[in-house]
Amino acid sequence: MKKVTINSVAEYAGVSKKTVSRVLNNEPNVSPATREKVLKVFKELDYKPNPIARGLARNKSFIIGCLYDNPSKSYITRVQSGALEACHKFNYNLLIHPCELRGDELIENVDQLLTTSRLDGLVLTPPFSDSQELIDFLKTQNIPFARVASALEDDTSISVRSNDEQGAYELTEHLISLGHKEIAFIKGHPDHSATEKRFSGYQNALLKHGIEYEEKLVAEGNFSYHSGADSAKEILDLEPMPTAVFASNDYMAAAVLKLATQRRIRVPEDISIAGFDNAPIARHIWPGLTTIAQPVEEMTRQAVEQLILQISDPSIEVYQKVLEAKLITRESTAAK
Amino acid sequence: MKKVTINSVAEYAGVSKKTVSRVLNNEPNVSPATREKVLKVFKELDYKPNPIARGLARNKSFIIGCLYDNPSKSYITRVQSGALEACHKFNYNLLIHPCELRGDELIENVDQLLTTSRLDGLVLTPPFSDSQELIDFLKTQNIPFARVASALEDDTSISVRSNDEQGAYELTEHLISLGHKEIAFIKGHPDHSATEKRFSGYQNALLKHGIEYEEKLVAEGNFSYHSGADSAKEILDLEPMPTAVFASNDYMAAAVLKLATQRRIRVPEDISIAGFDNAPIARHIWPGLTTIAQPVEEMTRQAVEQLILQISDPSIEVYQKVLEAKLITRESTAAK
DNA sequence: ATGAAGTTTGACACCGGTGTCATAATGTCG
DNA sequence: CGACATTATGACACCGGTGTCAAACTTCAT
Repeated sequence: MKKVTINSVAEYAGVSKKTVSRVLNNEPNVSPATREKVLKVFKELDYKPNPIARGLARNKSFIIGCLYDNPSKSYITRVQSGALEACHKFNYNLLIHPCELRGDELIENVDQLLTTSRLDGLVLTPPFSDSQELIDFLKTQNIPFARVASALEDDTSISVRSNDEQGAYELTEHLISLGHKEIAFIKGHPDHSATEKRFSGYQNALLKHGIEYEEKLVAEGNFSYHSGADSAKEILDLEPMPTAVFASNDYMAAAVLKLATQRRIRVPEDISIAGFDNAPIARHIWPGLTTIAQPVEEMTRQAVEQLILQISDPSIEVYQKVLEAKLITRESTAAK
Repeated sequence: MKKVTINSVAEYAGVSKKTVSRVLNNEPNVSPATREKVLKVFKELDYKPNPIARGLARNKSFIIGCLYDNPSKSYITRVQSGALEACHKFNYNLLIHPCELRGDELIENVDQLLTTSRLDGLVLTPPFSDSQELIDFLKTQNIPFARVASALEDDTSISVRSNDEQGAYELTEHLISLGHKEIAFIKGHPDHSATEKRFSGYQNALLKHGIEYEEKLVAEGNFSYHSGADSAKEILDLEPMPTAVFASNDYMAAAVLKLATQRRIRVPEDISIAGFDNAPIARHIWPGLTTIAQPVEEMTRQAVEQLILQISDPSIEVYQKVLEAKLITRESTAAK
């Protein structure tokens, strides 16, 4: 099977390669007859333009890179699914790049990524969307990027996030309205800006409702199930045991639920448990977890869509958006 | 900031671009002095070779595509993680392409993928690794590919799978050894070859131990949590209720566990539940699920590694491997 | 010193497209 | 019918690298 290039098509059709290129790109100034003829040859020879050659000429790859480091698998798949939706809409593809590094090594690693594979743009998800270093680097390299779920203030780059603080506030208020006063809290990974936001939401709700904040009720997690299990032990060992636990994500909440169940502590009768994110696991376990639905797919979808728009026209206004988080009540929380 | 190309480097260093190219690729026949000089200019000018140009010249993109359609998010992330490990080892990158299509549309979609982004190879995961149509297509297109977890017999293409039948056999035998005789079974998605394999393993174990196979004990799932919930209802409504349930994957098993718990059926006292895959959820819930550990990452890692090796040297022997699956017992199964 | 063999280097075509610009063909109008 | 505007087409350079091959330079044995 011989390779079919623009040259062979041109020769076969009896026109110049530039004319073939015109037809290929739906450019004007091609007579209908010629266009017909060339299109027929496309079919006949089963011609596929070479994306690499095109990329070289136009200095574009039609590939977006997605950078992440998140212990929550479901978060990642949701990010990917939103990103892919936007990519496919514009005939882009998605290259994934998990990365555990920080600081200089991170920059080096991203640099390497950009060296081995020319990307038209990058979507940053937490914690990278909060890395000022990385953002500065990308700016100097002139790589378009969009930030997802970042709390960083930078109105020169695309950002789509949800209102973490508001969500945590609502959830805490929900617990309070059920009569809970000793509400334990499990923090997320310190590198993620959401961690602080959710924590403030929790604190502010307590404050608003005149409940004293107690440090011993707060455990340090890092969004992983495992860290949730550790924190769960801490919290369930407290005397007196809190009547409610608010974990910064659903995985950690699931870990609390598991330990509670193991210890025959009834949920929600003896203790209420709530999470954050509305990850699949929140409804895959019994009792289902009360949580805050964060529109992860939608955030990423919008971010990537705007990124691609910006790539095609760098002069458009920088998109910045805050989406609402929503309380979802399930069986894991009940009145005290 | 001016663009640094091989030409500017050559000019600056006072050598030809070919010599620069030689240094770039660590080719022999460059005098140490020249090499030094050029390397210094690389540093000085912060030169990054353009991967697209290189791709055009060498007809390579250093990108592997990963094709999947699997309702289990954790399966996908495990696949990705194995694939990425192999990719990064060889300085390749991974492009992901979920795809829900079948038949002609699938072919068309993959064709489109190959048109918009030149890939050096493709990893096929279930159910695509079992699609004869797709495999034939890729062969005609001369795209290297590797199959993961495919039961298809084709010794001309790379294949890494685990022994599903054996695993299911062992798990069933485990249940039988605990005294269970009425063991319900939830099948997976009919398009996945693993579905049949696991089912045969179940049937063969029953046969071997003189337990009659009963059709009413078998429910049709499709690997999704949702289908597991439907099947769970069917099974738990049976009179008499079976004493054990073997679901073809952990998500469906989790769904059975949830419904059982909701109905205050005690697990494992009243009913034993087992899954397959050893997905994270298997240990994130209580009781933890007895299951079969399938080395998904390892399968994919090996498949991609071999794929890359084959890309660099098409003459090497086609790699075909069957990895062992392993029984993991947790709290969800117990003696009758 | 000479020739043969090996090493180092660069000129140039090429990968498969796109952009620029000149030229050819066609259309319009007085 | 000629002058001019408009549309259609192709020649050619270019994107940024790599492959081929011949020339120039070393090295070394004779």
